[in-house]
Amino acid sequence: MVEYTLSLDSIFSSLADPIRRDILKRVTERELNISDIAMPYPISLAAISKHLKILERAQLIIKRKQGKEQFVTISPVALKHAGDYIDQYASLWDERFDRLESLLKKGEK
Amino acid sequence: MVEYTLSLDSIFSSLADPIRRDILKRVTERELNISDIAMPYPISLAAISKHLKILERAQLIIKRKQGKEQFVTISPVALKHAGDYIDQYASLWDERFDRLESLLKKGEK
DNA sequence: TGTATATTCAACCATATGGTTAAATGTTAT
DNA sequence: ATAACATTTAACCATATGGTTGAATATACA
Repeated sequence: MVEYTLSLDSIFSSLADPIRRDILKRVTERELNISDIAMPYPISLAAISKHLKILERAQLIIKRKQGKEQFVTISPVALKHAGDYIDQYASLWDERFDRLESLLKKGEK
Repeated sequence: MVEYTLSLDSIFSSLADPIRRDILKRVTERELNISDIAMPYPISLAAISKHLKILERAQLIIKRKQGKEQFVTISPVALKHAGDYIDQYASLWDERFDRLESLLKKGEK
């Protein structure tokens, strides 16, 4: 059974780990099999397998089985969901940064 | 001592908790003191205090002491950092969604 | 000065997380 | 049929997380 609902809990906790963010970046550039994904990290394949399961649950990646190996790509839906969440706050920071900028300009004079 | 570097680890793990996301939303709307923040949740004040410490470490909120109470506001820097991270992927999902859309249009005909 | 109010700290507990190693599974090649 | 390869599962361990309660601290008020 797979979890189908996009949950901010699982998306953000996936993104909270640097190895998982790095994997995400690499499978964005090109589709990779799991052994290739594991290569750069000084941890076991079993540990990588767990990281991938977490990313998959959060719907940040997609696995495609092909023969004895498996290929992984990014799946942008969950990231978009996180982006939409954060964008709710965008107007807020724009406003604040504008205010900061105008303060700095005053200082220049 | 306070942590000064904006870390995606601490920002995303802060955002991974629904209570913390809810607090963030509420202190965006208006500045609140800690007792007011705690009110809606069925957990102890001590637990809320811990959540606030986590949000503060991640630089998602700012605390302002005033007499015996403390007021909390959002601090958009960390959120902006998270937004920038996610935006790296924006072109990617736009592209994919465009492709999806054109596929759907073909289906209409 | 003493007491009430606001918040944090300390000690503790249960469960989650991120890692390990060894065994199990499924697929391809000999 | 068997061996090699790719990956997952199981059992385990140490540390982190999110909660609790009770005591401690700091400020305001009578």
